[in-house]
Amino acid sequence: MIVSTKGRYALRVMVHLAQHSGEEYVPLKEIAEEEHMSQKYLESIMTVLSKAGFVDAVHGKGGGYRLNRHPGEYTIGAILKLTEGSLAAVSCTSQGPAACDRTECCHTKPMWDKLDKMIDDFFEGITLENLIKEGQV
Amino acid sequence: MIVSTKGRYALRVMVHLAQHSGEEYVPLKEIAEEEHMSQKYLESIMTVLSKAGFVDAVHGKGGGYRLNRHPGEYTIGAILKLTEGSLAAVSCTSQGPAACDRTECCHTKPMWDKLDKMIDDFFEGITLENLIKEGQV
DNA sequence: CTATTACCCATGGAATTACTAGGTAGATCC
DNA sequence: GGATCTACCTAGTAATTCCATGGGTAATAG
Repeated sequence: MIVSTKGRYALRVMVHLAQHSGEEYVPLKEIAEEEHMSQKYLESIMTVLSKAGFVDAVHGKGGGYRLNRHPGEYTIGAILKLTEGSLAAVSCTSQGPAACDRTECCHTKPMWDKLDKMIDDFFEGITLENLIKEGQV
Repeated sequence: MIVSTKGRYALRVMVHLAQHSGEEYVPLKEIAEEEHMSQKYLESIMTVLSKAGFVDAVHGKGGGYRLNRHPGEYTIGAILKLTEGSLAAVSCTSQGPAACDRTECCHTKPMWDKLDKMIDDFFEGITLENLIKEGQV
């Protein structure tokens, strides 16, 4: 599995916010209930999204979270890389070229590199806007 | 991470055997040493490959493992699916359509499906023969 | 002041991963 | 037939990661 619950939840939160784009702030409680996700677990994910400047957050009544850019400006790749740390398909490639000391003689390395690039291109080519509209993926 | 050590080891063993294709049986000890992998751990992987009929095994001196088909007849996808169980990028898609009960309303599902297909096509399009020759991946 | 909401810190159970240990069974060579 | 080589089997385990949960504190609105 390349994408864990954490990344998938992050994505679904962002999609939810994208669907309410331009409106008021959306409280986390509402998102958790509608999307059937653990609110407590979501909190830790929102912290990451907030600190990275992906969303704006305001406390108190009427508060919640909101996208601070247009949905078309968020790529899925950016969101997943932030929350998952890496999208590498194998550990050999997840921490730069130095992670594998058999690079020179390993016959499988070029394949992993190509796969990583393919996956990266895939996620970088999709935005939140694409996801919330039909037939764009 | 989509492919664990288990799958990568399996692949490297198969590549090793492919490089000795047509020759005699190769003992596991030799493979483990040359490839710097735990022999004991490899044993459990070889059991899977052997039971699935991917390799032939013979006991005793002069014994070991050997491919029973031409390297071009093994796709990377087949080897990884066997050893990893699944190559699904997310758990939503790893156990058939029923694994996710929000299929109807989930805006991300089509993306995961497309990604899974892309990854599957990628691995099914590469054989052991491709890996052991330069520039074929 | 109270309700609401984001934010912070610590903890924990379950599962998986990557091994390790120690033995048994089959094949070959002398 | 005994020594040696090899595959095969069962069990255990340390470490890590994942997916939460619990209990607070700080900011904002009415």
